Amino acid sequence: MSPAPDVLNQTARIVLAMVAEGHTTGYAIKAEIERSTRLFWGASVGGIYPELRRLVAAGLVAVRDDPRGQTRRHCYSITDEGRAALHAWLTDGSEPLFEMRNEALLRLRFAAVLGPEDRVTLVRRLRALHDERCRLLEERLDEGAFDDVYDRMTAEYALGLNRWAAGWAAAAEARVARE
Amino acid sequence: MSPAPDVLNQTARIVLAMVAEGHTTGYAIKAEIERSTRLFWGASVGGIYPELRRLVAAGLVAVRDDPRGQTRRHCYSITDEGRAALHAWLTDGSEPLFEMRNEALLRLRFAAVLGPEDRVTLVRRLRALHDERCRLLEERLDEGAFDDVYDRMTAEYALGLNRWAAGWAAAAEARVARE
DNA sequence: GTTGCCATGTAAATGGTTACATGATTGG
DNA sequence: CCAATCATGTAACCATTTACATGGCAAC
Repeated sequence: MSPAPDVLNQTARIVLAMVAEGHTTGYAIKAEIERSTRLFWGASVGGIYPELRRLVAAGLVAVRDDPRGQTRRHCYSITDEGRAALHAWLTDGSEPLFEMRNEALLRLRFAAVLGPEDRVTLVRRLRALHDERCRLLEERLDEGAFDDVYDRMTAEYALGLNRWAAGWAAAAEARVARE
Repeated sequence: MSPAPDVLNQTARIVLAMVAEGHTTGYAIKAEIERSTRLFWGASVGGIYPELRRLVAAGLVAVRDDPRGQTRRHCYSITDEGRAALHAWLTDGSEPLFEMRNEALLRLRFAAVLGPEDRVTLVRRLRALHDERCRLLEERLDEGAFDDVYDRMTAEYALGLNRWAAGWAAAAEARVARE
């Protein structure tokens, strides 16, 4: 009997799914996260490599040495057990994690201690931030950087959310200025 | 010369601001965070009490013993230095932190490995989550739980964001079902 | 008298990021 | 030959959450 793979931690979830999708090296997984999910789910190298080894130890992923010339390289692939764990995670009924750390909004929450100009500056910067994110996402969507259906769908979510936030900030700017 | 108070860490930012706003005990600060900011900026007891002591050590906050009967109690208040640090944070030009961990969206990103029914379930749950959050926020807004201008403004941001996300999920549900 | 709230705190575990360190390969 | 990219890894650090531990006070 395999050692009950506990529940997958945050890094394990995305790493396992990325391996399942065919990203075979730690490096490739990191790159794909940056390209595709970093706006709503990040992970850093320092977590990815150890996690891959843990997943191998748990039997959810298999490794094969696959050097390129003199460069060592590991080729990871998902196992049947890994596929089962991935499916279990994707379909499990527990409330999905949804967390935000929004510093601009926290600042606005305490805007009362500022003078009128500083308040407006605060909201204006919030708006600029979302505008810039929209611009970058639109550019990449136009370039066709998101080819897969679900990859594009989640990118469009990120774009829509930033558009909404930019619009909210524009309205808030007017409200704050009108004092 | 006071030991350059470095930059405020995440917990320090909200704790200092809460003290400035007149929440005088660790307990009260925790309660206020739960009531007002937890949807976009959280903090837990285990961080708040030590942080209050660090802020006192840095001279940004002052303590006074203020027992209630036999119960020890600390009454925290902001110092001039603390006010300056708070103002510096609120007006500083660096890019504000904006992070999200959205598990439902991450699952959708990998929906390709699921069958049609499981995919629809995924999006339906995403929608249900945001609907529920909207319901709770609307209820509290109706009750007048957010009296202060900026407190209400940030609560309305949270409501608006969840409404947008619920709407997006509803549209996505239709798209995913139509396959 | 007992439940729930006010109030403070610590310890251990968890989780994650940053920076550092290394070195081969590819393309210009 | 130089720069960029591919590729792997570790160690130190930072921050935060959870669980535990304690005890008075207020209200029913």
